[in-house]
Amino acid sequence: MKIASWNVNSIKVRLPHVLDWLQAQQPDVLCLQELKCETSAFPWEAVERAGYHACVSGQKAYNGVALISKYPGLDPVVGLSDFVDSQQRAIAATFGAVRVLSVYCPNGESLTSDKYTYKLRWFEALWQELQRIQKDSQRIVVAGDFNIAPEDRDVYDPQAWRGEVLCSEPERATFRRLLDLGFKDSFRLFEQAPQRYSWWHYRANAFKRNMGLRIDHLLLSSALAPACRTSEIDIQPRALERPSDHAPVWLDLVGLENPGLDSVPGPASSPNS
DNA sequence: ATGTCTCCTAAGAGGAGA
Repeated sequence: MKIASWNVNSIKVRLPHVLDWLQAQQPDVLCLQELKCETSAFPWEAVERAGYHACVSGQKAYNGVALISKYPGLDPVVGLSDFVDSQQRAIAATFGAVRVLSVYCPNGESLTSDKYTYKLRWFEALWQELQRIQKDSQRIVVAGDFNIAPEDRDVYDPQAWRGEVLCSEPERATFRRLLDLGFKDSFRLFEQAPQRYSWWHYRANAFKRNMGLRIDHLLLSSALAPACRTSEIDIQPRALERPSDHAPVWLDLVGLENPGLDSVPGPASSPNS
């Protein structure tokens, strides 16, 4: 089961890239962020023609998230429980045995901004939500633009970014608190080449110079982590004409190809688990 | 280095957000 996430920075502008990527990569579920369009303006027909279903929570001009998938998402939920928010930043649905969340976490702007306070409040609500849904499902994927680079190795110039928004210690502590619920950063389950990033500024040829940050993540609940065989960043679409500033990230889970399957293989050392 | 991109409003640039 292949699950991916991509901040597309306008689905209207990036639709050709998304359709090409779906065709080439064939993910079972693609989580989208920053649609920047109302739900009614989502390209439903094009996505359907590509063979995909969609759960969409759009908004005019800013934000907006979606789950597009080869089979319909069940029990869709928009937003975070007990957190009143006019900004459309979260949507969840169930695919086979897996609950998938597509999240567009707030950017924060700067440490002295009201948006930074909102960012930390939003993450507190996400933590509460994940703690809550862990009671209903042991198999959870949290996919999206977290707007947090978890460690210095996720930043091209850690000295320059020290303490800045996306890298500040309160934000990193917030990210670690999500992991403390039992979630794994799937990218770090595997040995990775150095300097792998998911976002590069549009300015100053940042992509060509690989001046990037790894801020897009695929978190796996502890029950799902043993099923993960691959977690990658596909930087190819970032090199296209009119790219999003983010690259798609994706992972592969084994033993979950059949959406109805309810067993997950354990580690190789415990064949009977 | 105020660099680039996308959206909005509103009638032509300018601001918000990232």
